[in-house]
Amino acid sequence: MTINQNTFTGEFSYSLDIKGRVNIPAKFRNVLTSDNEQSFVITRGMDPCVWVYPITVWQSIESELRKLSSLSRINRSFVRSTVRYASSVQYDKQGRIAITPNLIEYAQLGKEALIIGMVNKIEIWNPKSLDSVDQESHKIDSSEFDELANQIIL
Amino acid sequence: MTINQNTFTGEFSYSLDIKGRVNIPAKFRNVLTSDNEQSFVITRGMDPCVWVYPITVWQSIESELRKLSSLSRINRSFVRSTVRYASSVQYDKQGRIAITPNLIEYAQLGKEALIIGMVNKIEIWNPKSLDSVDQESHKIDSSEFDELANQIIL
DNA sequence: ATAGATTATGGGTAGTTGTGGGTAATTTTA
DNA sequence: TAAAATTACCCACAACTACCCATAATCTAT
Repeated sequence: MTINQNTFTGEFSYSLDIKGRVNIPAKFRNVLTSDNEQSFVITRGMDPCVWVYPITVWQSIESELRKLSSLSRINRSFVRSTVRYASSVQYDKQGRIAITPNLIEYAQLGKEALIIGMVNKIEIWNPKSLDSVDQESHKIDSSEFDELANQIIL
Repeated sequence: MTINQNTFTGEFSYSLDIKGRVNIPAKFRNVLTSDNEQSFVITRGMDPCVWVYPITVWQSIESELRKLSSLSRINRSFVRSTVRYASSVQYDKQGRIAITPNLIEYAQLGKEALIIGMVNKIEIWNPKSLDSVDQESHKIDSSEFDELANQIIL
């Protein structure tokens, strides 16, 4: 049994091939609802990694963006920076998606790709980048974890 | 699978040829509904770039403009400046549209053209102009930016 | 434990896409 | 009215992408 639909957990070490393709772990594909039609939207993460959304999840982001009038400068620049690096991809018969060159560049992806379930989305990391981001955030944020403790019970 | 009809995302670096033509990315042409008959409306963006609307989307903008009373001076000047530079274009067999000289001038377009999907429309930029607009708006608006991100990004 | 199914990875090929340029038709200018 | 300039339409090619098949490793079930 799976935890939930369109919900991703766990960590997987896969390889990015010479054509820029990575496998989406079978566990993730299996919890993807069929209305996604095997499609994701890939974009820049807020950390130096690639974010992968089920396309239906992305659609709800997009419908929020549609409400923002282009008369406002902030809105324009926000929509632009959000949508600019996003593209929709469908996984092939082998379960792989193609990562665009500029996202590979942005996330510094090499042959090794670390794929992490982040509940409503998936992250693709260069393992080394994740290590260093991890260490940084442990140094800085340990006090802020206490704040979160008030909001979330583990 | 594509995200949605008449919905544009992603960034593409294409070239403006000597005749003033740019390619509309295949991904964009493929999501264009057939009632547009391969036509767009191009006009001045509010930023120094060219805005490209599917012609059916533009038609609904026009009907909104019709509702604005000409009694108001601001309305008059808004309608005028919106419509004034707009013209409709159809893409050719290779998927290219011709940009009018005054729009090329306005957006300072050179050989390199950056094409950006903005959900309901497309923007064509001189990469350098975009860089400087980007930097400006990050300096000025970063707090409001974060607010928007909190509301919308998942 | 073993056979069958599934999964991860590599690579080949046909079709699509982006780009340049040519020619005829149309419009503009002198 | 004729020449010049612009526009619309066509073809050609190189690069890329989507799609397909093959194989080895792993997992599942009897």
